[in-house]
Amino acid sequence: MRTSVLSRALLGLIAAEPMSGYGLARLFERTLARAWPARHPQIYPALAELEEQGLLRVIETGPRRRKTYAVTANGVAEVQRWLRDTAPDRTVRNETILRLFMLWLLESREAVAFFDGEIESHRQRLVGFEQTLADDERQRREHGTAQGGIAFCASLALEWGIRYEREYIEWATQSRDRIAAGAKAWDVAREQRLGQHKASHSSNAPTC
Amino acid sequence: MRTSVLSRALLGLIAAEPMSGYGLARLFERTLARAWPARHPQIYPALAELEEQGLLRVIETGPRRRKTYAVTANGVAEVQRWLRDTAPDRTVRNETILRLFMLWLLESREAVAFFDGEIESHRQRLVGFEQTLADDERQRREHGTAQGGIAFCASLALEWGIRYEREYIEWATQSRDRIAAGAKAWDVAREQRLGQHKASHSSNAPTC
DNA sequence: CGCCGATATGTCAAGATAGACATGTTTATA
DNA sequence: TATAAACATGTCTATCTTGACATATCGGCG
Repeated sequence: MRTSVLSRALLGLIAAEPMSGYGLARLFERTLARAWPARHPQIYPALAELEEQGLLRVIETGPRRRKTYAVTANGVAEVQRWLRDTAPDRTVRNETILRLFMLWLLESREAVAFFDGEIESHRQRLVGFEQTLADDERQRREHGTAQGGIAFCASLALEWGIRYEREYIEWATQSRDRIAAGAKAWDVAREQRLGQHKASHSSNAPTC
Repeated sequence: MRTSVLSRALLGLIAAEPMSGYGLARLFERTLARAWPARHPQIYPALAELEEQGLLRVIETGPRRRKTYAVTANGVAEVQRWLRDTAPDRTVRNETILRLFMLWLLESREAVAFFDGEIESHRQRLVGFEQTLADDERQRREHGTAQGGIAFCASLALEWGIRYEREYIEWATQSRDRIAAGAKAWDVAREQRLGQHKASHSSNAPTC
């Protein structure tokens, strides 16, 4: 039996509003991809299993075989139990930070370019988030919707996204500038280390 | 042929200093786990394959069958190529943020507790990072080591960790307080949504 | 001398995930 | 009326990752 994070998330999302697999896939692609990427080959089998387990049921079959799922009472109870009784896995996987540990292998010029790429890419992401925030606020003003639970939670997530990107850009900019400022020292240290390497290569005395 | 992130990272780490699989596993557990978790069942086979590909070679066999690996010239070239020519995968997977989208299913009291847990856990992580920073600085003062390339890169990573945790704690605290302040509205909205749910359950009109 | 904890290397099975392949329908537009 | 784009659901394989199992060595302490 699958008890994965994704399954619980699907349950919780459908609890907010009955939805089809395709709708969920779109939701993941458009707004959840930055928190938890998931695509249709994972979503459809998970939904089938949740239905089998009686946590979801099909409430409508629309055009193009579209199946709209809704949670059952057991389904709601199960997400609540998951949220209450299990601690979130707080591991993060950040390839950029991992790469940082190998960055000394590049010339200072290339290391600076690495940070430039980071800054540009995260700036774009930030712009997207800020756009979404602006759209949300406009909608709230126009439709005068009271901050319902779901929308409020989504706005907290969006706010985290914005804070994260701003902090990241600030850090990357500062790091970039520090490398650019100490470019000479960087390249000297690099040559030294790479040289040592070559030495230990031909001889058999590897220790630094 | 494996060309995974982990393989390139192993290459880069060994380029900094020849190391055994066990040493790498320890390094991942102690300092890299927060950027890229990896354990020995992944590390040993990856090393074997890298050796086979001529990117690593065994330079020493110590007690307890310990094999110390060093990079070959091809190995160095390969990490450099990886760093230069491939963009890092910037996807993040954050279970806490995902859970946020389901948080409205809990009572305000429980939602506040959720954030309290986050704050506590990240505060501990922050303390750990700050401790490491202090230790690093002490060592630099005592041994007077010039900021070599590798240590400098590691310190950038540590700085990111500290910034990240501070920002996260600030956001979580603010979110917690906002929920606590609007507890009544939260619980009302929740009851409404869960009630709607029950209605759509017995009848067959699911749309909100 | 015996035992424990740390060192050290491996394998295997199960589950999660990504990317490619496969198929059919509906709607809007040229 | 052709056709493209979006809708909609699925499968399959390969790879990544985790946790459990398995084994053996070395150093220190009682």
